[in-house]
Amino acid sequence: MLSLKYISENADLVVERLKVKNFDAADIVEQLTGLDTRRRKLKSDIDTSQSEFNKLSKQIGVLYQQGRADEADKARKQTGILKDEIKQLSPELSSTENRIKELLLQLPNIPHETVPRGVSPDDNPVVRTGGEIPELYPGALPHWDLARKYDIIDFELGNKITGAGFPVYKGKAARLQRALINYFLDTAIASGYTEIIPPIAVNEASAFGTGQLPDKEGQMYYIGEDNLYLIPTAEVPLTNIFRDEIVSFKDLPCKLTAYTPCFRREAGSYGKDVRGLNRLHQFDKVEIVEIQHPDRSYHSLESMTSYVEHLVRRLGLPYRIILLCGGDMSFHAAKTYDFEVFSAAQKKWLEVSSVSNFESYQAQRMMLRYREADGKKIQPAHTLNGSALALPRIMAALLENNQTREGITIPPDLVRYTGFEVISS
RNA sequence: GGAGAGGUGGGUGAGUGGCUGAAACCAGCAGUUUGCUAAACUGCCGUACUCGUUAAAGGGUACCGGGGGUUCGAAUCCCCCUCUCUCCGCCA
Repeated sequence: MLSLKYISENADLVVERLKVKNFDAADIVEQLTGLDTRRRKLKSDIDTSQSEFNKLSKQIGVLYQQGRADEADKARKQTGILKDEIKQLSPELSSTENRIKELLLQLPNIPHETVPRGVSPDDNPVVRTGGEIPELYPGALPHWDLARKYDIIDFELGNKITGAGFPVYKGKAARLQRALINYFLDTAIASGYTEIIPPIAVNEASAFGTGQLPDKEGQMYYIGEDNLYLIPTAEVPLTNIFRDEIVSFKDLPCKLTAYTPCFRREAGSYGKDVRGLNRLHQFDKVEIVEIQHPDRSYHSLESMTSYVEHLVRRLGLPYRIILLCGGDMSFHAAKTYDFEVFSAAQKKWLEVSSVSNFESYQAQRMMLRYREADGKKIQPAHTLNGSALALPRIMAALLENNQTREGITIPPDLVRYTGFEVISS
């Protein structure tokens, strides 16, 4: 969430900037500034009374000890009056604070100044493209048919065991999947990320910290018995490592990577792009996360983007990098690059990564701060994350783009991980 | 799941109603000494909100797992919840 102080001091600017996200914040911001003024007044009044009250209480103790009981009784009557005053004001303070929090949660993050206006994915500028779209032989198959042809991914079996969106990888697809995971992790480690194996179920506070709660509740699998959520992305446990922490200036940036399965209910998203591996309830992903100093976070966003670009290049996939426009960005992000690879048989661009800077938006809600070099000033850190990469669509594109009549060839970088060069019947 | 013990500052740990935001020690930071390092010594060393200020200094309030209660006054007494540890049961 945004800082109340910042909003109060820059009300017009906030409203203006949120227009880029097609969000009309005027009403909320006005309410917030009003409530903030009221809150300060209440807080200061209550504190004054409380202070007097505390002083009196101390005196009472002393008076009793000195045997001046009548004076002590007088003072006790005084404390009664102060107590009533405090009792009267306190409920309004807490309701004001609650209301402020509610409203703060309704404000999306402010987009970075380089984020273009726009309302839909059509308005997203393409930043860079790379790779060559392959010419497939006539009769080339989409990956779901290849999966059946070589008996490597079984959607029906997943259906039987669990349900739609939970495919079973068999034989060489299973090995390819594992190879990709190891390849991505090793590459991340070589780039300075520390590998983490986090829990894949998280509590409410963690889900709230990264912004899955309260809004996207319906997107997560929920274990009611224990009040836990299956993670939709490793971003949640990784970033929450730093919840309620003060990171030292010299420890920035913190760079983490993790492989985890991810779970998404994808409620309401039925239709054409759910075919095959395109959209699943459970999928594998390697994630990268950075906690960074505010002055350096956009530098990190660019280097994370280059890092992801490096990966797709090494896999030989045709890709494009897209800068999300204000209207297409997530609620919490300040700037996001999406990566899409072209899956040549279904002739579709598939999103395989999304790299975002959240600035202090997540940090603010999870109390993630860093201590400035002077050792005194404490401020919210910036958080970033990106997929590097999401496996199923990479798998889909690899299978489709690398198919020949004889089989599917494995990209050279991966061979030492798979232990085979081709998938054939 | 059953029984018991316990949650205090970055860590260890003292503290059973007022002088405790909290001893002591360790770690950390700054300085003195020393050719460097080490040791020794001195000082500093929680967070949030708030008042104040260009900024600071400084003042105030809250917080000793979370919530409620008793009391003029609670880390300390009472109730509920939660988490951790030990033993038993189950088990990869």
